[in-house]
Amino acid sequence: MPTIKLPDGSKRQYDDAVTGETIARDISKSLARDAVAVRVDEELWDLTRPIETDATIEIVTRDSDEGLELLRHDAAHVMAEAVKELWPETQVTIGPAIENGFYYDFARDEPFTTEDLAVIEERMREIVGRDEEIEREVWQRDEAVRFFRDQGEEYKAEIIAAIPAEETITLYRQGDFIDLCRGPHLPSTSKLGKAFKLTRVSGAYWRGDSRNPMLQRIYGTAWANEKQLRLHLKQLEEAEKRDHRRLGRIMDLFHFQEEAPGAVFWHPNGWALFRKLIDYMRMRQSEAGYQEVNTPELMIRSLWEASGHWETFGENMFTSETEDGRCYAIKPMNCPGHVQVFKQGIKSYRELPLRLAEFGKVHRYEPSGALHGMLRVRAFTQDDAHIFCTPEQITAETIAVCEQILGIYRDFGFDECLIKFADRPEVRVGADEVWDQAEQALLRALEESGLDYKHNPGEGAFYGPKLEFVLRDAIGRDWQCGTHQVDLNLPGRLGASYIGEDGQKHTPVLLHRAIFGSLERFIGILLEHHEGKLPLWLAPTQAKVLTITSDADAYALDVVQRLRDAGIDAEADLRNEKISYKVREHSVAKVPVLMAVGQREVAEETVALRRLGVKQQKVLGVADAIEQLKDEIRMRGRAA
RNA sequence: GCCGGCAUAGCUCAGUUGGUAGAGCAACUGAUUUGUAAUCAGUAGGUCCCGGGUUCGACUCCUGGUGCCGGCACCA
Repeated sequence: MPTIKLPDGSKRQYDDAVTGETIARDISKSLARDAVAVRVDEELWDLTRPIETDATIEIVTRDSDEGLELLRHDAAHVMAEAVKELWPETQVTIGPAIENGFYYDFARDEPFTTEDLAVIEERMREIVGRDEEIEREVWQRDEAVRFFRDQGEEYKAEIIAAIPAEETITLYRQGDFIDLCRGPHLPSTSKLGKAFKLTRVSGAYWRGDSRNPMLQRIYGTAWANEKQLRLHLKQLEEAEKRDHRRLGRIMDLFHFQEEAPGAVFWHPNGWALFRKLIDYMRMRQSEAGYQEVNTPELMIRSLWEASGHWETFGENMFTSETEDGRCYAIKPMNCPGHVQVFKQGIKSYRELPLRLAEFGKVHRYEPSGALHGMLRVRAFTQDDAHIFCTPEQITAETIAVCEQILGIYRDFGFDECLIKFADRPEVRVGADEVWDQAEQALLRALEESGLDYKHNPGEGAFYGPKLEFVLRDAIGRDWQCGTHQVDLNLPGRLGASYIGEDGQKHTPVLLHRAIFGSLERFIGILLEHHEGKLPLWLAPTQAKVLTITSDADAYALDVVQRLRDAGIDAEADLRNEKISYKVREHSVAKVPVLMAVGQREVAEETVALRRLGVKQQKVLGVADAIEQLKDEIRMRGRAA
């Protein structure tokens, strides 16, 4: 006689064991239709699984986050069933729900083609139409292992064999297809509905390890209803429009070419933007007590051996052998260089913290498959800085860095930033006790800052734990940019020391930090975030003065000169074209301010000002227009 | 690096069963002096990614490479 308690506090009595399905139906028809699972005392159950004792339950519907995840997981199973029907020799492995969809990894000699995707999708729709019941079964481990091995499903057998002994092994059966699964699942295949689509096929290593065989992964997207699916596909199209590679071409910012894979050729416009970022960061660093330095691009290999970079990343470093048989490496990092600067002369504790910054261009031989526009390159510029300090100063310096990073991101229009605390990786230098100290110091500082953070285990640098600053862009994508690392290893390895209050030599703490991370990457993210419509203060060309007739040429040039005198990057467009043509062209190129001048403006000493994306124009006196723009640039788009 | 796909004019893309390539936009020239997202006409523009092979003949077929794209792995 279970008593079922519902989320609204009401209770229902049942004479016998009852299923979520029955309860949903008792509540309402529409709930029964949208139900995909039931939460029983905090655990998700199949709708068809009998509830035998008193319980607090909640019906999970298809449009909830959890319901959607179940739906996507079901989609993965239905896809696996379809693939097994079409190509029975294929082995199935795993198929989870992911953000926006699902995937399934298959082992099969012959690769799936894009044409196969349509065939598989067709079969999936057929399976949904068959309305096969999805049934949960509890199996014995050995039996399950034998069952899958007998069918040639070696991967499945391996997974089951690895499940801890105390865990229940459940299989789910739908039609002739049976798969290992923790569940829960929808009651039948028809509940999946029609709102899914297979999107792409790719390779993926078995168990995510590059030493293992490569499987074939098929990705799909699945939604609660077709409207959501359409919306998602639309969003993908929109995302494509803000691709920084496309914007870079349209805005004439940069290009890539085959002779320099992973390296940017900056055009005048792009380099103007690049310089604006550097100018800005110079100012911010200077006000925060950093001193800028510059260190060699090429240093002898032994230095990189001493730092430990050679052992960990030697294969990813560009090197050059000279005639005298010496081997130099192009710097992949600036830290050893900064340590050399620090080591000049005897340092006193009074000089700490010493903050050295460098816009250092580094080169890393990244794997070819990792390259991705400006977001992953082989040659890039870091806004790198190293703070040499005492152990006592770690907290204050860390808090200052965190606050500065968040403030700077806000200036660029990124209001959301997630902080991750990444601790010791498997491959590392230094004793565990040193790592204990470094991790504790960093964590203490983080706690004291009062900022929210997430733990990212095992993702620290090889020489120390780090904070990762992950910003969220306008369409919800996350990008790791900034970093702040506590390093108790490199200063000692590279022989850095200072004289403490006690007159003794001590090894300084080294804090590594970068805010943009890579200028190239940050600019790529910035372009995508703003869809190319950069805030006025960052735009390479801030204003264009467009003539309506050639009578206004002299006046236009005068206005441009006045703008430039006021520190605004302006250019004239005197071409013999219609004003609508000029407006279109410069709007496409994302110039933020257009000033049209014709006979009226010449006579009245005004400009007809139009902002990017705004149809209305404002006629303003030249001096007023310049003041307004200057204010906006000074405020970087923020309210006073 | 691994799996798969792609590579034709500056850009976006067509190109039949193998017979040395075409459109739109951009560029250039001329006309047009124009009031807020494309004025009209004309001209020019190609190592069909690179190398090798098959063939009387290769953009097309085979083969080796390079780069890019989507993932996986990697990311100091």
